[in-house]
Amino acid sequence: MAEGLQPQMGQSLLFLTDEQLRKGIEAMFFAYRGFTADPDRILAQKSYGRAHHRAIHFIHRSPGTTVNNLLSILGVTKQSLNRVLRTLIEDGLVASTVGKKDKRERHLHLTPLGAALERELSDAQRDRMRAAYRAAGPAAVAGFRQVLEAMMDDEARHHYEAMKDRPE
Amino acid sequence: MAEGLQPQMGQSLLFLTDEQLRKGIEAMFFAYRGFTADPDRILAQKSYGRAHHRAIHFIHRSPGTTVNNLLSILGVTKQSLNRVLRTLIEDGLVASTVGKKDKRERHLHLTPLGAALERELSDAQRDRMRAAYRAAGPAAVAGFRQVLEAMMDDEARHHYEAMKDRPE
DNA sequence: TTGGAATGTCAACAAAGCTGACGTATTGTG
DNA sequence: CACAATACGTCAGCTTTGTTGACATTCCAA
Repeated sequence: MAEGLQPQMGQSLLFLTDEQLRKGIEAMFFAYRGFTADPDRILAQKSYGRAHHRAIHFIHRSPGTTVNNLLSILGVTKQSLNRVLRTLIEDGLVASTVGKKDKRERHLHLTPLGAALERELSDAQRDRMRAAYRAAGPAAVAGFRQVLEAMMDDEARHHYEAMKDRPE
Repeated sequence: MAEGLQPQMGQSLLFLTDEQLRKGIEAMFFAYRGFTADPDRILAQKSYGRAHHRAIHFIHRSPGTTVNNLLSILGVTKQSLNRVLRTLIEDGLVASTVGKKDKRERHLHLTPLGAALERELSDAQRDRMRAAYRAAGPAAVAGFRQVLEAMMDDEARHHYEAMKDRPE
């Protein structure tokens, strides 16, 4: 039966075979490890972890964001985020200011110190990303982004698109 | 200066801007969460974790693999892997047999029970992958794979390619 | 003024990684 | 043969990062 189907499929559907899907799964696993390796090395020296990196990244990306908003972007519990945020505030990397309109909210910003670490981390991560982009070329990059977007949950895609194409 | 460079770049290098690279970084973050979400839900019910999934996946993929080989694929310490492997063996999902040629080695196989869980997990993960592939199309999938491969560490790429295009 | 939303904090716990040390087979080598 | 190296397992202890649940505070809005 499998032999009978194969020739009918044509090559247009060959990328949907179990084997191709499994290779995609493995590619995600191995690539994600590379993706986090460089920042992880920097973070380990400063006794921070990936959770700190994520908080710093998205605070940089959305300056003045509230704790609740950051919570829904990161998809963790407030207790988990709070622990990370507390150390970043204590260490002077993040500033937390009471909201003007709604004083319950805290608005988060990177301090100059925090911005420096953000730059160090994202430089390292972008170096690898740049090398991968350059090696693969623009067409591959477009496909890469398309597949990743299609892989996201609706909520994640919403956050992702909300941050799309911001001016630097 | 930035304004001066922009027109000279041409659109062929537009995918290497900081903004594009940052979007790639965020796409990886959000997509990876989606990528693991479905198996995670199944695993949580059975009180297993992602580490168990990874072990099961690669034992399925390379039946009879040794502990050492699995170790280098997964990139964790033997203590960490051992904890996971022990529960899988105790629960009857994985069989460990003494090597014939080298009796120090243990060869790992999935039992029928282990194979059933593997199928359940990979079905869930492949469903999402298939949907993403279908939505993005064959050309995008090729680019996706290219970029991910370029993002891997050399050692990871080696493992990845060693498992390439196995017959099912 | 009272209910609910946003925030913060305490405690307890689990998954999954790490280091270091040690024991036991087994194998390869001088 | 003797000894070093390899493969594996295990004990103990620690870290990061996630989870629940409970509870207090502050503040907005009906």
